[in-house]
Amino acid sequence: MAERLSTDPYKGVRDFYPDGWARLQAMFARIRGTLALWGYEEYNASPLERAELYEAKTSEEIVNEQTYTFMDRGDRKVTLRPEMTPTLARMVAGKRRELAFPLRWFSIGNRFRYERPQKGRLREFYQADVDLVGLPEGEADAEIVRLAAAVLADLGARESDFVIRINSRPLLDAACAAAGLSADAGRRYLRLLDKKAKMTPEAFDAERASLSARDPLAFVDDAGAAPAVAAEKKKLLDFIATLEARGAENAVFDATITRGFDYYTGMVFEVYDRNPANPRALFGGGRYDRLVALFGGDPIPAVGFALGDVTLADFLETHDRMPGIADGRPQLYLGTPREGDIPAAQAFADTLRGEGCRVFVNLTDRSLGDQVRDALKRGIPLFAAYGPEEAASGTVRMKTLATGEEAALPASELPVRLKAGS
RNA sequence: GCGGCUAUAGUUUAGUGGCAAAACUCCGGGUUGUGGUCCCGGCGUCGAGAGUUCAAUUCUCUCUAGCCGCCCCA
Repeated sequence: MAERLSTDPYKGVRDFYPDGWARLQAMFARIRGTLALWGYEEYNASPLERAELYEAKTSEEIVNEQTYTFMDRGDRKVTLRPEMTPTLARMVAGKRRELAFPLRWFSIGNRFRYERPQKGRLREFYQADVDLVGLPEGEADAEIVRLAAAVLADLGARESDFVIRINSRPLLDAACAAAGLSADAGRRYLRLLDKKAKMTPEAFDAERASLSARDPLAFVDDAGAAPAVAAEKKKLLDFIATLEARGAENAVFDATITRGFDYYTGMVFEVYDRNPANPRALFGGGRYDRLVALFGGDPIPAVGFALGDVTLADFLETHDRMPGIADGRPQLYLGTPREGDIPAAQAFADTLRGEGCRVFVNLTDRSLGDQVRDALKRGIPLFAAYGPEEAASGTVRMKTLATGEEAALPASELPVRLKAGS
């Protein structure tokens, strides 16, 4: 005898029952609304990509150990997309002669990473990727950072709920060069810097000392020490001042923000929860000017950010800002006194549906009392029985379940009432 | 990949080396044209496998899964 099949979802992924899916959709609906207001258009692509797309730009460890990669039946190496940016770069490069730059594009969908699941991290998650493609650093960067703040604000977050920490890759590169770090040591230093907030100062210094005699951050702090560092720092501080002047008042300079170390070439930022109970980076982004050039042709500069559903939901819940679920539920439960009344009830429901009303018709032989209970459990706000009496009289008694009120209405007036009440 | 904790009904949890419990949910009935109450009944290989034992849901080991931390985080 075969073992019973498990009802659990695959490791690290979630089932979305209707309520859960509605919650996710409600969250992203808000985000879509904000992005539409800023002139961003939604695009999409298959989650299946050629594995080489990621091998070209990412470290070997990530591709080998942290992606879902397999051979298809035609011996093609396939990867389930772990992020959207390479796909975006591929799509942009593929139609670079036809697209109207600058592009303001976003995409919302699932991403796959083969990792050990833990708090805030799953093997499949949903993410909104927002990008402004085709403009060099300057106004585009300011728009992207302000848009990141606007997305949170439209989700109900206050400025006091989060802080935007901004840094610059050229600044870090200049500081590493000033401290005499090799390219390899610089890369390891960035990785260390990323962890600095979690370490004791002594532990940080000890590890740092193994990479260089002087801490590159010292050059960032002491602007007089290296002209190249000073120039990059001034540029970044000017940028932050611009953001403040345009209303993004919770943007601050933070020299420890590194944002990984792969394709970023300019400004990088991370949005942090200000609540001490949830001290995580919520999301981040930055400028990547060389990615599109991997597909040939002139480089196309770009700047963007990505916002995942798991950390965002944590954030909204800690601040009690989770949007109410968009209500696509039925408005009216149409009860059937006897099983034989179902065809007439469906026919009546069809006329209501024709008016745009969401109607649930009972198909069971349960008693009307049980059907009322059923409507309550399903959260359907209105109940009406439809049987021979109603068909003959053309009058329906509609009950508002929350209050118990009943109103006898001409059948033709139901759509009006449903629209008014919804 | 490494480590910690956990696993008993659909859910949340008690409990015991000797007959497995409660609450809620669900299903059926009391109650065949309209409310959540109430009453009765039903729904378990105690995560899987092996070992110790007269006897294991309980003790031991292995595995699996979940949660949490490390690594990593594009």
